[in-house]
Amino acid sequence: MTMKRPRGTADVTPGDIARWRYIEDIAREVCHLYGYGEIITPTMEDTELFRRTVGETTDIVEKEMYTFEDRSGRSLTLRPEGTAPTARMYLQENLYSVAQPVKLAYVGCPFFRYERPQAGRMREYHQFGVECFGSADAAVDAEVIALACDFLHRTGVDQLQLGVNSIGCPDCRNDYREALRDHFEPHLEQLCVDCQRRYEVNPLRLLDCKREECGDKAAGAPSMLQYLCGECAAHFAELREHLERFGLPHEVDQTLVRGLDYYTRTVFEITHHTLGAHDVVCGGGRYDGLVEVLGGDPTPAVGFGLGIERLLLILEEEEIELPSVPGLDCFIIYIGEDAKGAGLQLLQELRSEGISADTDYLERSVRAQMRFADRYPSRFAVLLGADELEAGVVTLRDMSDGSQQSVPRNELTAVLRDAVR
RNA sequence: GUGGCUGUAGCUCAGGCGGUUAGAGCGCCAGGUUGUGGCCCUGGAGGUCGGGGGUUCAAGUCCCCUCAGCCACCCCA
Repeated sequence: MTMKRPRGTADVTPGDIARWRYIEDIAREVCHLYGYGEIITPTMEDTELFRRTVGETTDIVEKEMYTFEDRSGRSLTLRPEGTAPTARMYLQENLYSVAQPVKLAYVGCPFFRYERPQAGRMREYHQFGVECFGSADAAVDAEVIALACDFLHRTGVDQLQLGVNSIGCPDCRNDYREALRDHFEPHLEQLCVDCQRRYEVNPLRLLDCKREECGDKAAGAPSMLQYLCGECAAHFAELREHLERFGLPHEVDQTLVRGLDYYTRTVFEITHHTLGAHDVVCGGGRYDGLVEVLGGDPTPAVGFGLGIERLLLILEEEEIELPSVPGLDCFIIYIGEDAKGAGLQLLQELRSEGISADTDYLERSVRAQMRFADRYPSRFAVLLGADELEAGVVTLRDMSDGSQQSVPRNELTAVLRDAVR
């Protein structure tokens, strides 16, 4: 084995694919139920799109993007997240001119981040995400969260934790940022090096440092919620009422601060204990300023991203039963070269009638063909040999109990169609 | 990007202080059944011991580098 897949990427084999389809099918179903329309955006975008929206000082932009120049010298980037591209599409496809709000969803799209891989953290990973543009109503925040929870429950996942917080609008956040700086300033020397950097770049991050020395300093820090302006506070209160109404238990987590610059007001995370260090399976929030940053009219919006690989890990950990891969309806076993032609013809007849069918291509013994049919697994086996050819019949074997019957050739499709229905 | 653990057959793993042809279970293939799967029995194929270099008479085993996976940071889905 000389060629290997790139670090942090994964192959999905036929044995794995049922799990993916299971998740994607439920995602599409839930999107339909909530009125979200599926979209596909390009895997790569103009690098500037992410620099401007995600934020110059974020880890994503500073060190995690797959950025390259194409042959004409344009700088392109393999998308590291889905919200900015969706906002870009909203503007470029004039979706602001259709009936608002506009609800969009993407299912199983690939994203790329150059990071050190771990279980649940890939360089190429996949997300199910939704974005709703055009409404500032806290009920939409609640709807988006409800959709995520609903989806996760339908996949069979339990014991999820929903954390919510508000980081306010730019105005109240600026006040709060200053208050935080005032609080930490006297202890600046004692903070870890990372926090000293955070102090300058993103003071909100000072709150969720896991180091003990920093945690102590954060203990008495002012809370964001105290600094929310009237509208932001009302929005957050409303969101919580709606969540109650929807029967969605949640915790207000004041250390919850999303990493990307475009978030405003509502931020939330859904976590699951089996995931370990990166226990976030779904994260999202409101981003009322994003569309404007991209040159559109001010447009309130809210959405989330949900990691497929992480959900897969949870499903596995929780040993949630997934629908098994459908087997084959019928396996055709031919005995002797003479029967092969008739067998192949029968094979195509069955397929054209919507009956899944396969046959042996390795000229194996009857015994081996039977075993192959068994392993497939195949519901029925059709045996075709000299005896059957002469009589114009086939021997139809039910693999579940071994019972056999002789069926006229021209009646086989009808018999099987009834049997597999 | 930092620190740590691991890496033997398709899979899960054995291989005392270096010593001849590297093993097991499962899986795969074939036979036991001149035309019949699952269970059982017998046999077979399959290994650059992750890769490269070094020490040594001798390296799966010791040392260095490298790659990959995992864990903890950082950060995030």
